[in-house]
Order: sequence, then structure tokens, then C-alpha cells
Amino acid sequence: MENSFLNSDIHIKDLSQFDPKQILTCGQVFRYYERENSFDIIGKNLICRLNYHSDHVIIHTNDTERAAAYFDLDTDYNSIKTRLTGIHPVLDEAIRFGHGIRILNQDPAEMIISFIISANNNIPRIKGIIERLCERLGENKNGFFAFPTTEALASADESFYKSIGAGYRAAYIVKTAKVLADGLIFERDTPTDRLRAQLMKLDGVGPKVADCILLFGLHRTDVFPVDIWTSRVYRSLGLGEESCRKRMAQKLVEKFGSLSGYAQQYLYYYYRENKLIFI
DNA sequence: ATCCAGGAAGTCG
DNA sequence: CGACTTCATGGA
Repeated sequence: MENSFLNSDIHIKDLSQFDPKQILTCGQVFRYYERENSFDIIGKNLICRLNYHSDHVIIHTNDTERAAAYFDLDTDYNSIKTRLTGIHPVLDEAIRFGHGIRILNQDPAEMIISFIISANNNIPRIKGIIERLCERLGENKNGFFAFPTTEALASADESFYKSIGAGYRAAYIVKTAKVLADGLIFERDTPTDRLRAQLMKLDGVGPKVADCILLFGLHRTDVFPVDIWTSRVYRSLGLGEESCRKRMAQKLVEKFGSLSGYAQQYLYYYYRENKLIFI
């Protein structure tokens, strides 16, 4: 049978806090492919196929231990949703809408490069650039291309990154890839603010991209990435007028604390999916 | 043609 | 520090 390398399974029975479509389309991950009644997803060199049925989901994968960590299966999202409910009606509605979202545990280097590419860009283009990057520099694993190693990323030059459509971000990627290949380490117990400052030293990484790396790559949930969409959320949460995204992020983290990252993801998905610009 | 997209860097005050 | 401009690229 095809894809027999996906030889182990995880059965998900509680769909109240696991929705494949919501998890993959909520903006945290770019390398997924919708099939017939399933999604294929690649993170670094972990490959998963999510077969969804009416009352359960089966994850077929090449590494169940990594897959369990990747999908954050040890975290109780119903508890998180309960703690975030009743703070604001808009957030309540966003949680109902995206009840099956989970924050994936993705590879830090993959998040750094992916979100450098995301700056001032749109999602279809971001996905295309990353896909060409993996096809040309990543290892072919049974027809799936792994995300390139930091060594492979550092071996390519600026003209290569322009050739895959990265535009003016090509120079940022070249410089940052060299730092990554040199062995950038993120200490487990470093405070989030210090990690953010460390990340912002990287070329192409500003406040918002750093927060995305912190949330999706290092699972720091005491951050609230403010982009064009979540800046629209700010006003409707009744936090007053604010034009500076950096100050918006600070105010939002003051409000949601260690649950900021979750709140951000419910709100981002709700607004973007419904194109709610003027509420 | 002009505007927009999960913003960041460079410049100026 | 804070505000303002520029930066590839492709789809609407």
C-alpha cells in the first residue's frame, strides 16, 4: 500500500479540542495539503496524514512520539478555553468558532525562516515560496520534502532566494541562515522577553515575527503577535485607540497574560476566516 | 492602474 | 524613542 512509511497511528477521539482543518488553516503552519477526507502535514522532517471521520481522527505518521508532541496532545485545550471565556464577547465567539484549534510545537529554525518570508506578504505567496525552498534544498522523504537543514539553508546565496520569489527578503534569509547554521541555541529557562531580544537581533526579525517564532516555535504563550488582522481586533476588544502595534501587543499581553498566544490564535482565525474588518 | 498582504530596516526629527 | 518611507512580488 502507498505511504506505508507512515506505519504508526494515533487515534484522536475527543474532537471538541482537535479539528484538523482549524489546526492547519489557522495561520500557524504553511506546509499542509488538503486531500480527500484527510490532510497531509510536514513539520521539519515529521510527516503526518490526518484522516478525519465524523467522530474521530487518525494520525498516520512516521514518528508517533514526535507527532504527539507536535500536536501538543498533553495540553487540555478545553481548560484553556474555559479560562478565556467570559472576558469579552468577541473572544467568546472566536473560541466557539475555532474550538478545535491547537498551538503546534514546530521547529524553531523552520519558524524563523518561514516568518521572515511572511513579512509584508500574503499567505498563498508565502506557501509557494516555502514550498519551492523545500523542493530545492530539502531532503526527499518518500515524495515529501523535508524543511531544509540550517546547513542547506546557509549554503544557498541571495540569488537563489530571489529565484524562489523571496524578493527583498532574500538578503535577510542569507544572513540569518548563516547564524542558524552556526548553532543558535535557545535556553529552556530563558525569560520570554530575553528570547525576543535575542531573536530580534536576527536580520528580518522584528517584533511581530519574533512573537510568531516565540509562540509557534518555542511555545511561549505569553506573547500576542499583532499583525494587520489582530490590529483590527484591538479596537473591538474595547482597549481604546492605539496606532502602534508594539504597544498593542504589550496591552494585550497585560490583559491575557500566559494565555495571550491562545487568545491571539482564536481571534486571528475568527477575523481572517470571516474577513471581519469593520467591527 | 492602484492597492494589499500574518512587517522590517533605514532615515530623520 | 517615535513617526515616516521604502522594500519584491503577484493576485484582486
